[in-house]
Amino acid sequence: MAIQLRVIKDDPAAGHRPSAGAIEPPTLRVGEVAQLTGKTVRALHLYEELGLLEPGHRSKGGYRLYSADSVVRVRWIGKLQEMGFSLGEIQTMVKEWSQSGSATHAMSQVEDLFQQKLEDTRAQIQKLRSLEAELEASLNYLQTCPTCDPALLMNACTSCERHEPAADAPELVAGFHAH
Amino acid sequence: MAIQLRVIKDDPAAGHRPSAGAIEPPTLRVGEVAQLTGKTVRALHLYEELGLLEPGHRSKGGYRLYSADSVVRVRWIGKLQEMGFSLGEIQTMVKEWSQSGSATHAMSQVEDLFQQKLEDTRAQIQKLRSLEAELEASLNYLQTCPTCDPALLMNACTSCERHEPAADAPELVAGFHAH
DNA sequence: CCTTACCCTCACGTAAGCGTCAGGGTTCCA
DNA sequence: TGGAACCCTGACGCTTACGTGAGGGTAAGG
Repeated sequence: MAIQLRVIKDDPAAGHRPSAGAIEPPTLRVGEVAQLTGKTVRALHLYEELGLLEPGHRSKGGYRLYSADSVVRVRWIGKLQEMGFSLGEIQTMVKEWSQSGSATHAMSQVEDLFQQKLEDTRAQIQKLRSLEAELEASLNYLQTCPTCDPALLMNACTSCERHEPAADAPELVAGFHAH
Repeated sequence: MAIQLRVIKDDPAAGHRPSAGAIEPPTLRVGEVAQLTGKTVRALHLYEELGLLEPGHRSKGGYRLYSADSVVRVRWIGKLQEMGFSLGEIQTMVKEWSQSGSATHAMSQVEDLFQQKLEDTRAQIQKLRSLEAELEASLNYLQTCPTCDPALLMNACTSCERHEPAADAPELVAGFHAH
């Protein structure tokens, strides 16, 4: 599993190491970008098809050659994915960004998307919280029910006498009684 | 959009209304169950294919006829889906439940699943919370950046001087600068 | 030149949860 | 004896983010 970055001889004019501040030529092959980002080659190809990623250029033989920027870009894509954005949404963001003439306008577009996603996220958190409560209630119910009578449960605990008829979460248990 | 429940003449022996306590014959057609549960007919068919739902019996002509229990069952399925269980998982629950000889054993199986889902839910909440924080930080970043210089942003704000080089969330903005 | 490790471009496969015809019976009321 | 409304069984379509070959070049070391 040793990661070895091979030196690519693509720029014969560059006999020296890239000096700091100089524009580094694209020297990363797709597999290397993949390793550096944790993505697969196929994924990177896909991002390219979707217009999210462009290799700096190609080698004579047609190999994609990327610069270090691409690694940042791919990580950025991954981050947005983790944030719940689909590739389609990211596509939209990129399009809007590059089409918009003014930077401020592009900014506000992105801002809107982030704001929207923030609200979605908060709503989702609320949903999950009520789910959490429901699960807790259900577990509570399940854990108290066997103390009634284990054998009783399968047939009639949905309306057993030790639990309120309209208890909190019997619906989650009721489904088992229909066959 | 009026919901009309037609009376199905399927049980010629039952000339009287079903008395309380008596076993009600299955009289609901699939479309009616669909309306009562908010699901589609196709969904109910699917649940049946997956072994999650069985019509009480069929009419002479082959129509599925359900009892009121089925409505409870379908709502229960829906609830579990809302809780994040897949149909496959629900399938597993049902199988374990019906295969397990003892009620207590079945109970503990379900309990385990609920417990697991509860932990998943809590973990998910944590993830979303950190996402929320990240979005807030990003928005903060985006909202303070234009005050530097709108035009600057597109080219170099990733490392502009008013923001720390290793700021909180520049990664979310950095991706725009690679084309 | 040869081998090894990569890379290229199609292009079909996958999982989930149904949607959506197609072609043809069934129920019930009038 | 008609409709009108509903139901039946296939069976293919859709979406997302890639996985997985097939068939065939390419880069670099020995």
